[in-house]
Amino acid sequence: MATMVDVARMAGVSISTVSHVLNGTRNVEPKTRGRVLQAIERTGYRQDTLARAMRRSKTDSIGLIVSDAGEPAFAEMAHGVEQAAADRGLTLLLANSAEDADREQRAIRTLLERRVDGLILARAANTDPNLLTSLQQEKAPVVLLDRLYHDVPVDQIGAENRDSMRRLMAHLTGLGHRRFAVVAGDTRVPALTERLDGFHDGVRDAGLDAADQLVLTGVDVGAVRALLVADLADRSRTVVIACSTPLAVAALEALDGAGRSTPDDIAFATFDGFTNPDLFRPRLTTVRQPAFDMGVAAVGLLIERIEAPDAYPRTVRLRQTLELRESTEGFTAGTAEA
Amino acid sequence: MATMVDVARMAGVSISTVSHVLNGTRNVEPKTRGRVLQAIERTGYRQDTLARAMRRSKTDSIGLIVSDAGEPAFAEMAHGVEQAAADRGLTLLLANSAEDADREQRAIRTLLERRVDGLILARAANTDPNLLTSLQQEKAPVVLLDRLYHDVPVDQIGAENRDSMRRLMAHLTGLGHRRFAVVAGDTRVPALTERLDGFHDGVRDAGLDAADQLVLTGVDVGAVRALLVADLADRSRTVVIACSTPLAVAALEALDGAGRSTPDDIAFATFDGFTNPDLFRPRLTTVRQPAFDMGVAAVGLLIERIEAPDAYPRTVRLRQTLELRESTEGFTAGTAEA
DNA sequence: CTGTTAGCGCTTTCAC
DNA sequence: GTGAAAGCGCTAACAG
Repeated sequence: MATMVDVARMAGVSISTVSHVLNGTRNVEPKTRGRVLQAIERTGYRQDTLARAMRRSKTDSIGLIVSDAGEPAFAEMAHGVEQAAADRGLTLLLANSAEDADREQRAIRTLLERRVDGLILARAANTDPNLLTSLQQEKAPVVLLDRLYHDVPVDQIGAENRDSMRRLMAHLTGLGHRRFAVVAGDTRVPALTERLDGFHDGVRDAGLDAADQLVLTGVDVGAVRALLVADLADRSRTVVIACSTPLAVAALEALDGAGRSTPDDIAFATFDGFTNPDLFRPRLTTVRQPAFDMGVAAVGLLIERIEAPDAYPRTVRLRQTLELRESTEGFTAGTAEA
Repeated sequence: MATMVDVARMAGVSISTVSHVLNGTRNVEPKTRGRVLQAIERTGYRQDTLARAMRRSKTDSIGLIVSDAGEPAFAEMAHGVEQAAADRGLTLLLANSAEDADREQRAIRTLLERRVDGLILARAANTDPNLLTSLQQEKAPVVLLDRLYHDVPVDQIGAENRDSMRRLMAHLTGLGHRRFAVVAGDTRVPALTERLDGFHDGVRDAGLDAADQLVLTGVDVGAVRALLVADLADRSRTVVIACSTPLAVAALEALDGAGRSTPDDIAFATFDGFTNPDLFRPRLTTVRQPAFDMGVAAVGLLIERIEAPDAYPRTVRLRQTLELRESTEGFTAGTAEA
């Protein structure tokens, strides 16, 4: 590989001139400039990013750590981050934590060692909150994506989970549903507890009897599924809400296991949902995050943080959309519709 | 950030000793070693990977470029690559080409500039074959994943596409199907043409009339879908085979558009398929790649290539599995079963 | 068993 | 408008 020395020699200039034409960092006489450019061309010179980064202590790259890149919502966020990073000339280093705090910890280390200029983190459910503090002590620019922390002064970008669930509830109670099952899963994930809060809002809004509602929380998806199967034996439950894609999978399996079918004899709604929502049978009513835009926004926040390390941290929330489909339209409890 | 100099000073040794205890690259007296370790601890020293990589001209990282990380098969391959890389202490830099040759080109450049030790490439459909030659001239270790090239001397890892389709055909013709529609899509993707070859094998094997078969190729998925809708108006077609996940999406939409339903009045099978295959209704018969293992194998090939740059290139193919589900079991043509 | 030292390829003063 | 030279933090001869 040709280095700047080769180029400089061929162009008959000093390496500092080469550096300056390369970076446009000071005026160079057009003629000299031309010679340099030509020499670059002829030698096939390519900048050594490593040496450059070392000197500048800046890599023009950012890191993204996702708890599960397979989940559609995260995949889309990653897409948004990717796009926004590319648009700004940043390289993206991607890592998967597989919902595991240790792997996440390692990934963060690795990325920091690679000297990323900043980090976007969709943390695992069981991440130690102290992690954040230690990152901040190292002055590593970080923004949290989707998996937020309450009461931690850090830039965060999430969705309006509570409000979205409340809107969903308004829709469903409007349809006459009065006995809900909510699969809320791991309550260490703020998005899930927020959605659960929204559920309780909805119950109150509609004046439902709290005792009639089944709320399933817990880390163990299998256990949650079993409990739901048991509950569904009683036909009086008219609707199930799943608070995330993996929980939707468990809930749908439970419906199957209990011999109940959507939308024929029970309604169903989920957050985040599946790709190809119109191919999925039955078509599922879904509360969808603006995942792509969240990714884009995360990059924006991160860059501002990098540029102003001491600015006050912000939490940004984006509105979700309610996609109504046959899983709640087909079966309506208590009302007789056409 | 503390550097080796700080550590050396605190431990009262030279920086070369520090370097050697860090890398275990020569014997150090236990006592000295202890002092160094302690100093590392106390200074909170962390190795500067950039400087290290620059000196060693080796980054212990590899790059993976996939055409679409959202597609389940690729997501799983990425997972395998990730895992295998982590197991060997390699950092993985991931990039998405979004099935676009230009983006792919840029991603390759970026990764090479980051000095990855090697590259795993699931190339875009329209990638210029010359790309490979130019990579090889730069002596960049590369292995092709899934999207292979015929007649290019490079390490490759794929699936036994032709054979798998042939097996699928044997199954379907055994069920009595004689008029097939095959959605083969972009014939620049070797996996797709191989699957198509297998289809022709199957037609011959069963002594079917070639004129009865509908083969849909083409880059434009919308056009393919339209043609399929038109064809399906004629009820004599008893089975549709899609050669990839995106083509399956198109084909299922076409079934819908033509008012045909699986498995009631037409059978359906696909390659690669969807996540949660048992939730997807109807459950689809699927030829599944050992995607995870392909990813793992790719890392293996790459490492061998890095270690022996001049070894003879190999093409490895893994066997696929036939997952029979109701989309071909429910509806059988020409035979009367139970 | 340990230390000294010469760079890796680049950016950036400082000097002309 | 251009060049010389000092490092960035590290590894790896080379020399005891």
